Parts: sequence; structure tokens; C-alpha cells
Amino acid sequence: MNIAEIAEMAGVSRAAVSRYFNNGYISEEKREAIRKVVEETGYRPSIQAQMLRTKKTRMIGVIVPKVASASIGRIVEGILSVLNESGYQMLLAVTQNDPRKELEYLSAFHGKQVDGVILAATVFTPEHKRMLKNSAVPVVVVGQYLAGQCAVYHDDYHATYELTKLFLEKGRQRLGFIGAIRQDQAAGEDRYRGFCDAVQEAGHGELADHYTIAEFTVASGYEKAGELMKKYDNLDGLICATDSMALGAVRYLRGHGIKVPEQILVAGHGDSEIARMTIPPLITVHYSYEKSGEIAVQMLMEQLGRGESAMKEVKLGCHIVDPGAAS
Amino acid sequence: MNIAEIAEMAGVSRAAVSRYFNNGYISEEKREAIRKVVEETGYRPSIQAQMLRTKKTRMIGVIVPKVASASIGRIVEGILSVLNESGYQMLLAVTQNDPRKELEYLSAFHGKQVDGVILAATVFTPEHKRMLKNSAVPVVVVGQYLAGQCAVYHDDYHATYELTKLFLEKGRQRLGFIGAIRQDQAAGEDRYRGFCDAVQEAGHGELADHYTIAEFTVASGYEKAGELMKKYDNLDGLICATDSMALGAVRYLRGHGIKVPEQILVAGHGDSEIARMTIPPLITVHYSYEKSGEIAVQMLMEQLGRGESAMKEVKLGCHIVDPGAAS
DNA sequence: ATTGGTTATGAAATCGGTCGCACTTCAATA
DNA sequence: TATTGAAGTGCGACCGATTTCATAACCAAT
Repeated sequence: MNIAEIAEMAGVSRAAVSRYFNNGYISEEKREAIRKVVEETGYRPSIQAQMLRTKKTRMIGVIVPKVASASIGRIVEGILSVLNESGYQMLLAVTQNDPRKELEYLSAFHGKQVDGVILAATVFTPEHKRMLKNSAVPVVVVGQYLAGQCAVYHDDYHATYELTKLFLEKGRQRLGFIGAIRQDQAAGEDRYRGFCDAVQEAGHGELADHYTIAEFTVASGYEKAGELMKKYDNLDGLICATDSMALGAVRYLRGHGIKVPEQILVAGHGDSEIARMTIPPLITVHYSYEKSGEIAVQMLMEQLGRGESAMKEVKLGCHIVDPGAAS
Repeated sequence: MNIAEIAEMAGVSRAAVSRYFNNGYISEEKREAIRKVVEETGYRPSIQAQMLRTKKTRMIGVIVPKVASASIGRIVEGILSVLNESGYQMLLAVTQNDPRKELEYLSAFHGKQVDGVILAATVFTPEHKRMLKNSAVPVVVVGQYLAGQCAVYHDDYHATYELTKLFLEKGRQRLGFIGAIRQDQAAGEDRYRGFCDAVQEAGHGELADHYTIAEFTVASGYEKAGELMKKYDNLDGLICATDSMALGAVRYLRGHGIKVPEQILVAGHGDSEIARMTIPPLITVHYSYEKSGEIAVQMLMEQLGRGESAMKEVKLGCHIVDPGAAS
């Protein structure tokens, strides 16, 4: 079934059939004749042929480090919800945190395979930036700020800053911090800086040293909490860069006879389901992950429509979730 | 940059350039000449044109109910890991548990947009089956058995059967069960049947009534545990169809002064990260989600290669994870 | 009567590849 | 020496749509 056969069956030209599907000029009679034939045959225009001819794929590429993760999963769902309203499809690539794969997919995608790209990376190398600069298709970065690029991200700095101030207000004076690698701009660098600045302002600059780096897992949080406790045994508050780390920390502390939150108050980031698993639930920071995915798509769509996007960056606010505050 | 320009620059025919990229006969000199031009220009064949001509898209469509879920996320990662080894791309569609969307995507995909489809549905309607029957492209169902279809799934029945027997062996005599909707073949029907048969064989058929249905959330598990406890107040064991439900149940029980696991032993299914969150960790069942994704792709690839697949169904075993067994 | 704008139409070019086919060359086999 | 066949080559058709263009019909305004 191709357009020529349909045209012949309906007694019109191929162009007329094309117009039928693309809202071109067409008389009522022909429209009806074509409609009938299309219905009978179940004909659908070949997407591949359309892509070739129009040079639009109606697909966007999404590159993420992993997908079996609460935060990224939610970003992807946000992306998809807006995307298929617009009749676009999503080509998903997972890099497993391998920067080489990231570049590989980026180049594959911007070789006109898709109309646009959404990139959720963690660490940006100069190579990344170069590639983004001369990309043939628009790219939106999600999850962190990147100079000169369209990006949607959260205000990680202020989130952790406020969280730390909250701890201080609650009278916790001896804070510790379990962070992510500093190359990770959002989860690593910004959150730690928020912590540092808050303790600094409160006149407790020395607390910035109560700091260690963990991976994004419960096990790593457990281990690093142990290391931190051995070094600084009189902590009364612990802020972690992610909920998983925080969970691991709680397990370590309780496993070693330390009362949480009475002796040590613990907080994470992410407002994930697991943050609500402890009793009482963790203090955490809520991120609008779905929203950031949705906005990323909107920015992309704007660029696909007109040449330029009105928004170049969108910074989303976070809010602290403190289950104890209700009581 | 198209193949004709490259051919001209290299002083060869278009066909030669095509052969260069597709390992056809080509002399060493021409190969070198083309290689040079390709390198200089950075030329890459148009994927759209290739698709149109060869009628192969090198994409497979994946339809899932949601993506921000531990189990499905892991299936998707399994799929992707095998997929891009084979140089295929993944088109991801999320249905949000809407059977209408499921059919919509199925029809969009099998309208030759992709070379194959992997479908992770929950509930199969007759409409689904009809659509699968006359699909233009091969489909592999993942997560549940479906007569006459290529499928990869877990042995849910025996998993819950064994789990229930374990509870009985541990001396738990008054069991309850929180299940999923029965239309969900794997998580709903099979797991409940495993429970029923196990208690039946143990001469406790009446326990099959200690049964209620919850949704796939912690909140629903919490609520339904409450309902169950009010109806049957002397339970000493509770088996839940998923870890989320089990977590909710634990929270309810502990929130009402019931000791877990001393008074009531609780188990879930899924071996998810959250199952390890409670102290002590939940009893749960390990599913090889990544593996099922990988196998689904392999089955698809076999069908894409030769016409038929050797494997028509693959049933994966599960094993019980009992953290208490170590002590 | 002429001009001009809008609607309607199909022939033909185009997008950028692959593939069937016919042809040549040259070494191996009978 | 004749025959085979594998390697190497390019022409031209083809995949299935969209889009330009030339043309025509129709109606209103000059």
C-alpha cells in the first residue's frame, strides 16, 4: 500500500492524497473519495518516506546516565507526557555513566537522526561542550546549568543552604555532610557549596571539613557515615546529598545504637519514596523532576517551531520536606 | 552531503560508496579513496534514506506502563544493554496503565515504524490479542505468559508458593495476603494462586480468604493492611504481592504497636532497594528483571534474523531472599 | 473586458540511499 | 585452450512520500 495505489483507487493524483493528509487545498468530493479508500484499505503514509522527504523525524533523542533510578525515571516520564501530546516519539539512550557513550550517542543523534536532544548528563568534559556547540540539532540540558546552553535545572545551592540553616535553627551545631563527587555540578558541587556557605555565615566555618564523598547508593552512604562518625564522634546532624546516602547513614547510625533523629538528625535530597520509609521519615528536599522533563521538552519544541527559544535557562525552586514540622 | 557528492569527490560511483559502507566488493584503492573523502567531509549516510530503501529501521519499540518504577526500569536497562550492542535503537512509549494508549502505540509501532516490539503490559484484553495476532512486526511480551505469543516471564506461581511454604515452615499459621488485581496475570493472579495452593496443601484452605487487593503503592499497602487487620486480628504472617505494599503494611503494623517480624512476619515480592530499608530487611522474592529484558531482545533478534525464533517462551526462576536465614 | 486573488489540480522533480543487473577482468579449473 | 566463477564496477530503477510549478476554474472588483 503506497500513496500511488491509493491515488489510483480514489481516482485522484498522488499529490491530492498527500494534501488530504496535510491539510492542503482539496475539494470536498475528492476529500470524501480519499477518505473512503483510506478507511477501506487502512492505509497509513510511510513514516520513513516522510522523514526522508521532509527532513523531520518527529523524534527526539533522550540521553540519560541510567533509567532505573527514581529521579531520572521521573524526568523521563515528564518528558514523555509532553512529548506524545505533540505527536513526537522518544529515542532513549542510556550511558551507564560512561562519558564515552555519552559522546557517542550525542554524535549519533545530532547526525540528524532526531529533531532534537535532551541530555541529562552528570559530568561535562570540554569534549562535551565542543560537541554541543556545533550540534546540528537543538539540545536542552536537564539537571544542571551549563553556560551558553539551553538548560533546565534545580536551585541546588539554595536548597542545601536552606536545609542547613534549618538544621542550625533546630539547634544542631555539629553538622556533617556526605556529598557526591564535585565534578557533578548539581548534586556534588552546588549542594556542598550551599552547606559550606550556610555554616560559614552562622560562624561555624569549621564544619565544612566534616565532609566526605559517597556514591549514589545506600551501601556507600552506610560506609561513609561510618567513616565520618569515626573521625568526628560528636555530630548531632548529618546532611546527605541524596536520599539513598541518607538511608544508608540512618542504617549505620541505628545499627550502632545511635538514636535518629534524637541524637543525630539526618536529611537527604530528592523526596524519594525511600525517604518516607524510615520512621519518622527523613527530612529531605523536594525536586520537581517531572516538571523539569516537561519544561525541557517545551524548550525544545519552541526551538523546533521558531528558530530560537525564548527561555534559555529555567531554574526551578525546591522546597524542604520536614515531616517533623507538622508535629 | 549526499552519497553522490562523495562518489564524485572520490572519483567512484555511488554504488561503490554504498558498498564501502556495507562491506560489499571493493578494491583496495577505491576503499582508500573513499575513506579519505569520508574522513575529510565527515559524511554519514542518511539513516532515513536507508530506512526507506531497506525497509529496516534498526529500531525496536518498547511499550511499558510506566518507567519510574524499579522493576520496569530494570527491564528497560536490560533491554538497552543488549540492544545497542546490536546497533539497534529503542523507541520508548509509556502507557500510564491506559489500555487505550497501549493499543494506540502498538498500532503505531506495528505500522512498520519499528522492526519489532517489546510489550510489557499488565492486562490483556481480547483487543490486545487480536492486535498481536496480525501484527506486521514480531512482538515479544515480557512479564507475563500469553498463549501463542513469544513471551519471557517469571515463575510467579511457584515463587509465591514457595514463599508461603516457607512461612508455614517457620511456624506461621495464620497468614494473610495482600494481592494485586486478578486481571494482572503475573503479579495478581499467579501470586495469589501460589498462596492459595500452598495453604490448601498444608490443610489451611481457609486462609485463602484472608485476602485483599491493593494498588502498587506504599500508601495502598498501608491502608489495606489496616483493613485486613481489622477483619482478622490474629494474623502472624502477611504476604504481599509487591515490596511497596509490604512496606506500607510494615508501616501500618509498627505504627499500631505490632512488632515486625516478631508478631507478624511480612514478605513482599521484587527484591527492590526499598525491601532492604526496613530493619530487619523484608523477606522478598528476587526477580531477574534485567535478564528478562535481555532475553526479550534476544528473542526479537532471532526473529529478525531468521523468520522464526527457536524460543517461544522463556520462564525464569525466582528465588526467595530471606535475610533472617543467615542468622 | 480586463485584472487579480483564491481554490483546486496533477505532472514531475526531489529527498538520499540500496539493489538488481549487465559487464569486465583475471585467476583457477577442467 | 576453453570454461567457470569470483571480484569489482557503474547504470538506472526503486523505496514512498512532499513540494514546486504550471495551469485552470471561479468569482469579485476595476
